[in-house]
Amino acid sequence: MKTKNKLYWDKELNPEQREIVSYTDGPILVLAGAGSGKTRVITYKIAYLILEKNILPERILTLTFTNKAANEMKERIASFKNLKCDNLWIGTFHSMSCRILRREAKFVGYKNTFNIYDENDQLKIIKEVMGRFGYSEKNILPKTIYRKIDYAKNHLVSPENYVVSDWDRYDNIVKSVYSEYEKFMKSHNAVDFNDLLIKPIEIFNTNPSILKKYQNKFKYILVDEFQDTNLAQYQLLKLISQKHNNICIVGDDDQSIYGWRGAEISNIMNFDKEFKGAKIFKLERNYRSTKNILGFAQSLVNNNKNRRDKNLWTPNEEGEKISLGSLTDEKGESNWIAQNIKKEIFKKKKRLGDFAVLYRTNAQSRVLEEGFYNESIPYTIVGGVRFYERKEIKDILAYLKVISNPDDDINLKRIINYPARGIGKTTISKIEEISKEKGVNLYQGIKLGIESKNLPDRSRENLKLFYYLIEKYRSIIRKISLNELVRTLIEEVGISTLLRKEGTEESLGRWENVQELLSSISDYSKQKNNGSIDGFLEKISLFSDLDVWDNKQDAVTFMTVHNAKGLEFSSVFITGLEEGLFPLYNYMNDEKEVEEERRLFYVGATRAIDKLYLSYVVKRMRFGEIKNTKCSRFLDEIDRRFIVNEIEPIKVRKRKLKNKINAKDERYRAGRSVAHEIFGIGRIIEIEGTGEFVKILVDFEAVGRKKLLVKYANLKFMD
DNA sequence: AGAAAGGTTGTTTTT
DNA sequence: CAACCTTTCT
Repeated sequence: MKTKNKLYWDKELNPEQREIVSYTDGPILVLAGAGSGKTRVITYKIAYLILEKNILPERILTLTFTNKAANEMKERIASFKNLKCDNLWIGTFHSMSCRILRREAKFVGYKNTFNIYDENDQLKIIKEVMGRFGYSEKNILPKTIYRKIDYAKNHLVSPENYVVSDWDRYDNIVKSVYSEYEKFMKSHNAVDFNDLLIKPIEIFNTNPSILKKYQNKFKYILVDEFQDTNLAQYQLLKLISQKHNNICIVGDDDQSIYGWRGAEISNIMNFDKEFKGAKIFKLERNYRSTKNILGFAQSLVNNNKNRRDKNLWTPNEEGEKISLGSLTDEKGESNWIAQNIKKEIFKKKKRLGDFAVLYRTNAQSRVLEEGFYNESIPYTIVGGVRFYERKEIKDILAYLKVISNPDDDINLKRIINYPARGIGKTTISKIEEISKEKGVNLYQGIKLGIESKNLPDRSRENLKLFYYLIEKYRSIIRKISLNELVRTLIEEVGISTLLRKEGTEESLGRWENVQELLSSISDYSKQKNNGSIDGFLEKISLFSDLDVWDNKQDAVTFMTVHNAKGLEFSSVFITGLEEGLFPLYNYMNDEKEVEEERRLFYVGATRAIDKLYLSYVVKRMRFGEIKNTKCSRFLDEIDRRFIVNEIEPIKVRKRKLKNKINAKDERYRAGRSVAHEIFGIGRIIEIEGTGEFVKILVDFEAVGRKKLLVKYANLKFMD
């Protein structure tokens, strides 16, 4: 007998899933294969805990890999009847630890207004510290040091514990720079991504009462994508879950693809040893892909040695075989993809949003973009240059960061003379001198500089203006809305005039980005009922491109295979399957690393619902040089039964010939009605170009004006 | 002080 | 090939 409050799940979950949902107490490991409905299990489990076990939402902690996954989960839970989820903690590891750190910052000597530094900021500090030590950037790259520090922090190695190995001549430098880097961060009230995880661990280890508070609070802990947790995340989990020991982790060792970021596949491999008495469940039924796709993916990942045994199956139909395209170069590859997309849209009535084009490195997206642009196929790119990392955006954010946390020298230097206000290099280095002498931060150094006799009147006047500008905003920070503050700010400091007066296409684009920033601030204010600067800054620091990606958009999605984790598409293209690219050459020689590349390929392949395409090229431009390539070893490993080798480079050329028209082709005239596979019906406006470069401008009823290359447009005449 | 030009360098994947 | 840094020119 079910009451209104109870969970109706018979139709929604299979017996295995139901068993997992209702098994609530003690440690649980769910080994969930690709497409086996693990997110569904987690959401139902949360609902079950609240509705059936009467657990208060605020006592449940759920950790996901991306904000996007967290938001989707929240939405799904909100759709359950009678379920209040306002107080649920659902978020990424980083956002959760950041939340904890904001509250408890003082226990590690931080103020709760700390700023979060990204890789660029970190590099600036490393360069500065290197300069202090007199290390030249010529001999050792700041980026190399950055990577080593990052690696150390990922593995919870402090500067004191950093081991200088005798085979690495840079380790000495790394150790000393690392140590200074940490001091710098602390004295400027800044943290990096790793600190978000490390600092709470430090707090918990040194303040048992604080740890107890969180241990008591979170009676149930659920973790998604557990295979990609690193040492710090694992440590945090162990600390928080210790008391109640109700921890449910869900993951798939075959999808562990973040080893380079410190993820430890051993966390999932050894979970049942660390958490004694852990109950292990397996979800092996795949709901997503066709038999062909799943079989193909299995035949690939079976080549890995370090993995848990599993037996994925699907009741879905055989489906089409996997298409393998062998193309002459990346232009051909892009073209092959475009043609296949058009074909499928036409024949199978798919939408543009059903397609994803995946690649190993972001750099590959450029040629694909060009190709799709020429073909007039709408696309969106996820990743690459992140929105909040664009220069114009970071400039404005730097103002906000300084206003909120004036200890932040890095961001202060970024804006002190932007837009130009007559504070040049000489003045800045004078200020730095003063600051160092008095042992204060730059901001206070400026204040001292205003009074200093060693500076020319002109500079002192400019410094004064700048100082009081920031002071003014610091004093009104709580009096006016965030929205208003930012708008006045960019007017007052002259960023808006600066960007608009240039008038180039580039500056116009930048101005548009600023507008986008402003509207994202408006959104945030609305959502948070007038949120704070800190809140906004935190949100965007932890935001990824994927989080803003709109999967309902009518456009083909381009992204890295890493970004595709957890998503699904009707048709998926995996491109650039060449030795050195996929697997990437840094990872070609070590068998463990090749296994991770193979898992990455597996992740990409299992995103596809009913059609998978693979492609490689014979020649590829790299480093500005055209090089011959060798096709990926992975293509030799897989079971050929699943593959159809349908495309040869010649065939693409044939298509071109078939569609080629002459400039004289009189069928194309302004005014005629035409139909396009993707854009629908439209009217020809004008014709330009000759030979195979004939372009026509068509005004489509549904999507407006588009310029198309006749050669590829495949237009049908309607009159 | 700031822009323009020239040289050099390097490509992984991201919260 | 581009992004980035340094130098040089105005």
